[in-house]
Amino acid sequence: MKTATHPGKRAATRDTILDHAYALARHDGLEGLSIGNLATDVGMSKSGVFAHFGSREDLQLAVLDTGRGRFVAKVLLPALEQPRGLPRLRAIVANWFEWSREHQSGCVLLSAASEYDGRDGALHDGVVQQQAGWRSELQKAVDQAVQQGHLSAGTDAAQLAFEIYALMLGLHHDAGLFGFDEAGRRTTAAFERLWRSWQT
Amino acid sequence: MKTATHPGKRAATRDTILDHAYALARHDGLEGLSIGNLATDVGMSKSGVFAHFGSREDLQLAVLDTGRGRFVAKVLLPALEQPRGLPRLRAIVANWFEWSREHQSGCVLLSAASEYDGRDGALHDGVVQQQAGWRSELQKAVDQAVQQGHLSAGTDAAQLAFEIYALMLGLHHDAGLFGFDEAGRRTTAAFERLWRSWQT
DNA sequence: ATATAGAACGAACGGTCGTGCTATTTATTG
DNA sequence: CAATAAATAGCACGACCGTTCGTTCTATAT
Repeated sequence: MKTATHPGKRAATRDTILDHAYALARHDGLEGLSIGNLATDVGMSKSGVFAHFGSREDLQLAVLDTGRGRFVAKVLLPALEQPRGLPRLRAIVANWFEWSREHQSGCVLLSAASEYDGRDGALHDGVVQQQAGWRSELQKAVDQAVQQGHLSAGTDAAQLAFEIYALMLGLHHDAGLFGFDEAGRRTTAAFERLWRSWQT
Repeated sequence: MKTATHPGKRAATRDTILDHAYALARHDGLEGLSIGNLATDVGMSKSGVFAHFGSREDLQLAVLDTGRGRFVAKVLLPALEQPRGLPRLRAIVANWFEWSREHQSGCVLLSAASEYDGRDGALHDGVVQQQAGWRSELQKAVDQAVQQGHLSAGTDAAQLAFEIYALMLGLHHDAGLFGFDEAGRRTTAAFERLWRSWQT
């Protein structure tokens, strides 16, 4: 059988590795990710895994990018099917909520943010870029809700984006420590107050 | 000279070690704290440092408790001099704000929360206990503000405590990634809205 | 002055870390 | 089927990890 594995074989294994790496990093963070552990988990040799990335840092960057891609695919993209304005913004929050539920045991993006916020290097830069990009998407969605007249005209979009993000941080924090259910109720209640207070 | 170093020598060195350990853990988290690094930093041998704690985990627990103590001393205790109610609550937030400014390069308590939220063991338990304790103090302060009539009678204290905490998480997050000044302004603005919406 | 207790040191242990280098296997091409 | 290129395994390296053990030093108490 001639499976046309030529173009994709390497990339496919790389994806498999990243899949396992992402799962491991959810528990231990990007700093806790080790090539030996990863190799065992994926059923390969250390050097085999290593050859796909060239350095641990490049592996970590790749895992970070995997997280970014999955977040965008789960949270942002599906929401774009909703009409601009509050519906889309609420869809983003709802998808994010679901993301948070699935990631209560640990989110690579968030743990990376707290692992690298005080250092410098490629990973710090990558995290800042990812977070800034997401904040900007969030702000854009808020802006559109203002333009559509769903939120009051004087709304400071960056401010509301900040408050939305803060609530999601609160959700993740409380969910991880005290359980998702209670945290979810608190967050939902907070969002209702938030929408109400910014609405026209 | 007969310096009476006998009674307090051990405890004093232990405090010195914890002081350095706390500083190191602010940058690298409790998981990034290694006894070798710590020993070099404090100018002792590895075994000398080790003997004070008996295990790395006990060292980490001691550092966590150091953080808890400093937080209480800086944020909670000074606020208790303010009269019960909104003044005290605002003092807590103000002190917490200042704490956050001094800890933008990394806060042991917060990084510990995200390092251990998905695992189990003594450190997880310690973090949960610390966080639950602080939340309970926060909630108590809110409750008193309701009793004093500074906040509306129907106020859900746990809910407001959650939202306060979420804003402080937002402050820490944004300060670490994007700089304290902008994050501080956003947080201040958010708090003003928050007080207004819960006030009588 | 001598005995005793506490504190810190220094060396070493078995492991794991990330990273090279060289074989060997596997897959694709002529 | 043979030739060739790509992918993985194997092995070794130096460094650091937490931990243990025996020794040395210092300061108090007798």
